[in-house]
Formats: sequence, structure tokens, C-alpha cells
Amino acid sequence: MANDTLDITEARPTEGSLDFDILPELMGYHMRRAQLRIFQDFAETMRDVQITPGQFGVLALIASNPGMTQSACARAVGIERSTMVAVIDALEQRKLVERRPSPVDKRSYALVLTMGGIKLMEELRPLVRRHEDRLTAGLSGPERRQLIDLLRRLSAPKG
Amino acid sequence: MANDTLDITEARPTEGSLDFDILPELMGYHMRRAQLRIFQDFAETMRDVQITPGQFGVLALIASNPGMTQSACARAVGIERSTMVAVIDALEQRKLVERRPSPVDKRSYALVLTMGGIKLMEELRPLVRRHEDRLTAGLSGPERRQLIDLLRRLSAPKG
DNA sequence: TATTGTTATACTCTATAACTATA
DNA sequence: TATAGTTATAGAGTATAACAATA
Repeated sequence: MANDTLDITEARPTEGSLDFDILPELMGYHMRRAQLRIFQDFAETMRDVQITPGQFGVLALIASNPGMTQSACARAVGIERSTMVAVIDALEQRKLVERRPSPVDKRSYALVLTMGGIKLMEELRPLVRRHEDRLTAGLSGPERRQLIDLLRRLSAPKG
Repeated sequence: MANDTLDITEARPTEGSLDFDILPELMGYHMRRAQLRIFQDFAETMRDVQITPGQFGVLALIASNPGMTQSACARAVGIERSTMVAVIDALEQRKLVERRPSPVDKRSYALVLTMGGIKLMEELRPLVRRHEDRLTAGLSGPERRQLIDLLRRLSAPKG
């Protein structure tokens, strides 16, 4: 620590006194930090069952729309068809989802949950609701609803 | 489309009538969609300068804290030291950031912006502010501030 | 012609573990 | 002993381009 040359220590801020420039004014900055927190809690919530947020979304979609195709599923969650292949592969290998031949279109599959998938979803929904409650524990009911409303309006393509 | 077997078409929902299960109740679902929108607009905003959100954060941090170390930078943005290496490598190769030998600790570098980095940041801040305005065009000033406040409270480790 | 599922390939972002040189 | 920077490696998560089968 001996320093008998010019002292420029003040140009090397310590941890506690960081200046975050315009970052604190930016929506994206706060969004990233909030999402980080959500992902961490979700991962911890799903530690035993090893389900990612993306997988949960796909399972929920198939649960509520039995028979939907991979392409429809991909469009619904906003990823490419080609990306969806591996997602369904993983869920099928775990025997949570089944690819049935579509009765109306020989190019596509009708996706359905297996009995195991249905039972897992019944287990997951309460888990996810408790995860949600933990996250929003610091918010009142109206605040929670307003946050969702503001996020929806932010993600809306136009107005 | 001919189908002379049992008609189970109703079990194969069309695009417009999808049921999203409990997803619309979940903060993480809306957060992901909002962040997707933000990332897309940010990428488009930075098309010419090719700066990612993560790179912008690091540039802003170094701009406002000249001389900070890589480790401090990594802690500030919440990634690992090892991950920061490639980030700084890229910025250094583009001659935006310089690794100077620290005058007080021979293990570390003092990170500073080059003249080019400083000029780029001066160009970037207005670009990012306009990106921010586009995103929040549908929100009033108070709504925008409340959204940031709610996000901060969501990402806060405890209260 | 357009769409479905698929493969091959690649890129970004991230982490862990182990190393070296300092502190 | 602990820390700063680095490397090697790996794993999500994503995309694009091209293909065969089918619509």
C-alpha cells in the first residue's frame, strides 16, 4: 500500500461510492436487475423439479391448449420453431410431454401432456404462486396489479 | 383437410384463441415480455455503433468511475470476474477502454475510457435517452417514475 | 408456393475451476 | 491466506439457413 508517488487514489473509487452514470434513469437497467432477482428465486423454487422458466411456460401452454403444434407453441412464447425442437425434446425425454401424430395435418404433431406432465403441472402451479408471493411481498395488492399493468403497456407493440 | 375420422379439432386451438394458463398472473412472464421489447429496441438503437446493453453499462460505469478495477466493475454489474475479461477485451480491442497499470496494486488494472470511448459515450447517452423515451411513450411521467420505483422494490434483496 | 419439423451451425451470455502474480 | 486477472471449459438460450415431407 506504500505509495510515495503522486496520490491518485481519489480517481479509483471504492466499492461504496460508485457513480452509476445515467443507468439509474434507465428502464432497461432496473428491468434487468428485477429479472435477475426473479430468475434466481424461480431457479431456487424449482431446484428439486429442475424446470426452467421457459419450460414452465411451454408446459402451461400445452396444459391449457392440448393438441397445439410446435410452431404455434413457438409463436406463443416468441421463439423460433427450430429453437422449440430442443425444448420439446427435453420435455419429451422426461416423459412430461408427448408428440402425437396430428389427425388433421401429417406435417405436424399434436402436443399433449402425459399423466406425469399433468401431475407435475398440478404441483408446479402452487410452487410458482408461492414464488410470486415471495417476489411481491414488498408490494400491496394494487401496486402488484399496477406493476403488471405498466409492464404490459411497456411490452405492447404499439399503444 | 379432409377428415372422415373423429373430429378432435376443438382440442387443437387456433392461434387467436390461446389460453395462457396462469402465465398472465405471473410477474416473471410480463417482465420477460417487457425486457424482450426493450432489448429489441436497444439493439435497433445501437445498430450503427454495435453496443450491447451490457457493454453500455460497463462503459457508463468506467466513464463515471475512471480507474476502477475489473473486479469492482464485475461486482457492480453483477457478473463474475472471469466473465468481465471478455467484455473488457472487446471494448479494449475497439479502443474504447484502456487497461492502465494500477499505481497502487500491481495485480490489478485501472480502467479508463480512451478519447474515443469518451466521445462515444457522449454520443450514446442521447441515443439511449431517446430509446428510453420511445419505450415509455405510452406512460405518463408519474407512471414512468412509479414503474422504476416498483422495479427497484422488486429487485431489492430484502425490503 | 407455403408451412411443419428438423438438423447443422454459430453466437451471446453466463458460470465454475484452476492457474499466476501479487497483496 | 486472500485477491486480481486470466484461461479452459461448459452450459443455457438464442438465431439463421437449408432440407424433406406435406399442405
